[in-house]
Formats: sequence, C-alpha cells, structure tokens
Amino acid sequence: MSAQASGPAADVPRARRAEVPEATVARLPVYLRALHALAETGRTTVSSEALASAAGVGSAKLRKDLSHLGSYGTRGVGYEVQELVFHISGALGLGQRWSVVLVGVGHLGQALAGYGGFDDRGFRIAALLDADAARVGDVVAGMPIRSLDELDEVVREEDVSIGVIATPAEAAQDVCDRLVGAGVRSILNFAPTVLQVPDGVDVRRVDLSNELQILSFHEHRKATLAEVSA
Amino acid sequence: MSAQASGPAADVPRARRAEVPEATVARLPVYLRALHALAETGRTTVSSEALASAAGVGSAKLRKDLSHLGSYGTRGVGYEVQELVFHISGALGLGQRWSVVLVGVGHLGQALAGYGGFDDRGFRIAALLDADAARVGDVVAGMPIRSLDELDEVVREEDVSIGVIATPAEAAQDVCDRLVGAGVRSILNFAPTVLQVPDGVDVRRVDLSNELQILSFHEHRKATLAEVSA
DNA sequence: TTTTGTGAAATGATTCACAGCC
DNA sequence: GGCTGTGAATCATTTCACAAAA
Repeated sequence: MSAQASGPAADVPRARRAEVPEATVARLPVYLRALHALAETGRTTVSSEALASAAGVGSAKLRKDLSHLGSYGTRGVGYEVQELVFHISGALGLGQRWSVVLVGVGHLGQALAGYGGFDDRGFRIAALLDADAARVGDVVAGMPIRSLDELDEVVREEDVSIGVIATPAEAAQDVCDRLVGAGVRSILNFAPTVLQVPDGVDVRRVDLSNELQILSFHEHRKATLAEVSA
Repeated sequence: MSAQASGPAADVPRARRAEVPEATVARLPVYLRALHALAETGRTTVSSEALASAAGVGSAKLRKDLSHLGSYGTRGVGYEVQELVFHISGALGLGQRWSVVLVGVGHLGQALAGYGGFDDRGFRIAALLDADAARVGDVVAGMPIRSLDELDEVVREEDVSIGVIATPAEAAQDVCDRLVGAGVRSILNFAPTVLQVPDGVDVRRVDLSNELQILSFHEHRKATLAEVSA
C-alpha cells in the first residue's frame, strides 16, 4: 500500500507498444502454422485472403490481428511468408527456447512427450517427472522418468518456465502448488480440475470432457431446432 | 434463392428460448464439474460466490451465465446443487448418450480411450479406428481396434454423432472428410491442422503446441516488462 | 440480512468499407 | 488494379450496482 493503487501496467512508458489483444494472441500460433505449411510448398508470398482461408478465419480479422504486431505487408501484393514468420515468432517469444517440465507420465504424458509439438519450435522438455516410484527410471521418448521430488532441483537447474500437468485429477492441485512453489509461473493443465493459483501465475486448461460437452450442446441444439421446424 | 435471404435461425418461432451465448456454453462444463465435486463432499446447496470461486470465475459472471438457462436459485440462499446439475446437464444435451468414434489409436488415442472423461457422463465410445492394418485387432481400453475402412458402417450402425481425430497431422483432413461423408457433424480435432469443413459441421481443435505458444507469449511479455521497469 | 437476477454501463472483439499505397 | 491497414460501426461479453425476493 505504498505508492499509487497499482493499476495493471501502471508504469509502462507511454503507450510504448500497443497491447496485443488476447483473442489475437490465441490465433497467432494458428497463423504461424499455416505459414510454415505454405513455406514448405515453396510459397514466398501470401495474401491476407489466402492465409486467412488456410487458418480458417476471415481476412479482415487476419489483417486486424497482424496490424497489432506492426505493418509487415505490401499493399497490392500481400505478405512475405518468411518475414511474417519472423515477426509472429518474435511476438510470441519463440526466439528463445523455453524449458518445460512435464509431470505425470501416463498415456497422456507419453503422448505429449512423444509429440513433435515441443521440439517443433522453441520448446524443450527439461524433464519428465512422475510420483510413482515404480515408473522412475523408465525411459520414455528418449528421456528417463525422474521422481517428482526432484522438481525444485529440475526447475532451478534447467531454468524451467513452463509446467505441464498430465496427472490424474486428484494429484493436479498438489503438483500445481509444487510447481508454483518452485517458481514456475506458466502452467498447462491437462487434468480435469480447475487449479487455484496465486496472482501472476498463468494457467491454461485443456479438457477433453469439456470439449465433448460443448459439441454436445451444439448437437443438441441442432437436433432441437430440427424437431421444432418439423 | 426462394424465400427470404435465410439469416441463421430465420424461422425460429418468436424468441422462443433466448439463445445461450457461446462464451457461456464454454463455461457450463466447468460449472458442472465443480458442482459434481461439491456434491461429493456432501454439499447440497451453494452460493454463486462459492461456486464461482470453485470454477475460477467471478460471481457476477456465473450468475449471468446461469440466468441464461433460467432462474434456478433462491435469493438469500443460493442454488440447490442437484437441481443445478440437472439443468446444466439438460442445457448441454447430456440427457442422451452420444456415441463417439475415435480415429487414430497412437499414444494420444490410447490416452483418450482410457480417459474417464468419456464414460464419465453422456458419452460412449462406439469404436476405435486406425488406418494401420498392423494395429487392427489389438485391444485398447477393452475395445478392439477396427479398420478405418469400417467407418461408414460404424457411424451408421452405432448412430455416431461425434468424431474424435487423434491421427498425425497428415491424415487428419482425409479422416475428417470421411467423417463428414459418413454424416458426422461434430468433430474434435487433436491433430495440429486446421480442418476445412462444409457449413453445418462443427469443429473444435485442441492443440498442445498452440497452448504452449500462448503461454510463451505471456512469459515473454512478463520478462519484457520486468526488463523495462528495471 | 443475505444472495439472486438483471438492467445499464463499460469493455472487448469482429466486421464493414474504403482511403492509401504499391 | 489489387491488396493492405485502419477508422468507424456493430456485435458480444464482462462488470457494476442495486432492486427484489426469501
């Protein structure tokens, strides 16, 4: 309660870099993937129309999104693929390699460990951890499983900034607390629980059952509408 | 181009049932899970404040969300847990059992097949399919893997309405086309690709790499801000 | 007194439509 | 002539704040 009431970003110079809207941030990885795919086909240049369609969005939205990063297109021509890749990667902070620790090495954990998505760009699995002593020492995707007790050590030594939780629901909050305690401030949670975390920690949740239920809602609605109009 | 220009839901009676906003729909499964957890602890009644906190949202948002389904609370008291479960389940269409076909039985597919999240409530895996002939016949999570060629048959006979794609990226669009061809109109895609689908088909995408990149953005921003203020 | 349900206000996101530039 | 970048308009979502109900 010292200085002023500390609004968020209270002391950022003056509108230094306009904030990138959250909805835009969530789409940047999609654009990035589409651009990589285009690059592989040899395309060097792409219009907002073409890129938008590859990414499954409207072209106006795409242009507005990109405009938040800067002005990297050429009127009458389009965007240079490599240049856009560079700027989007930069905005996402993929210039540096982030170290990730994966906790919980069941089927899901193994799927994640084996998934190209990590090495892919910018991410590196620093360690696989599991609470089950019987599994410690097993090798998965070329890495030995280590004990959950080594968490602090791993986070410190490998400079881990992202934790991925792929444990059963019951264990997730405890693992989360330990991650936060070790200094991890970004967490990707695959366990079907809402994690309670202190301010400043960022959690993203991926939940199969949620997604199915959302699809269910829409199926249900379609079915109900069909009935009504019959 | 016969009748009028066919806006969406052009001929729904008159405001029959107010539309539930998409953002609300996406949160209903979270509330549902929190309610089930509360029920297990023996709670029979809960305030918007308590439920909101368990679900990780603000209480005003929760109340507004629930108000779209109806008026099921009691002022001065709160909500009856079981009653809310009933109404949310109803809104989500979980009254009926939806049949799901899972395509691609690698590590991820196995993780999904073994995940409680299906049987949990309302969903039933009708079949596991894989394109790899060598895997056909193997038993996973108590079910035999069948050939992808049986897709049409499975969808028809088991009345499948939801398809889950857990194949490598290269195969995803083809599998998607087959699902749509077989009549499936709701798809959950775990492959890292944007699927192209005709109107009326609903796709939800879950992508590890995307989520990591979004976290990366925020880490990057935190780091940059810290630097500036130093 | 407590806690819901909800108009009204504020904020955020998307879409439109076109001026500006190549 | 074609395509980007962006104000202005629209639409959606969140938050506020309080009257009404138990």
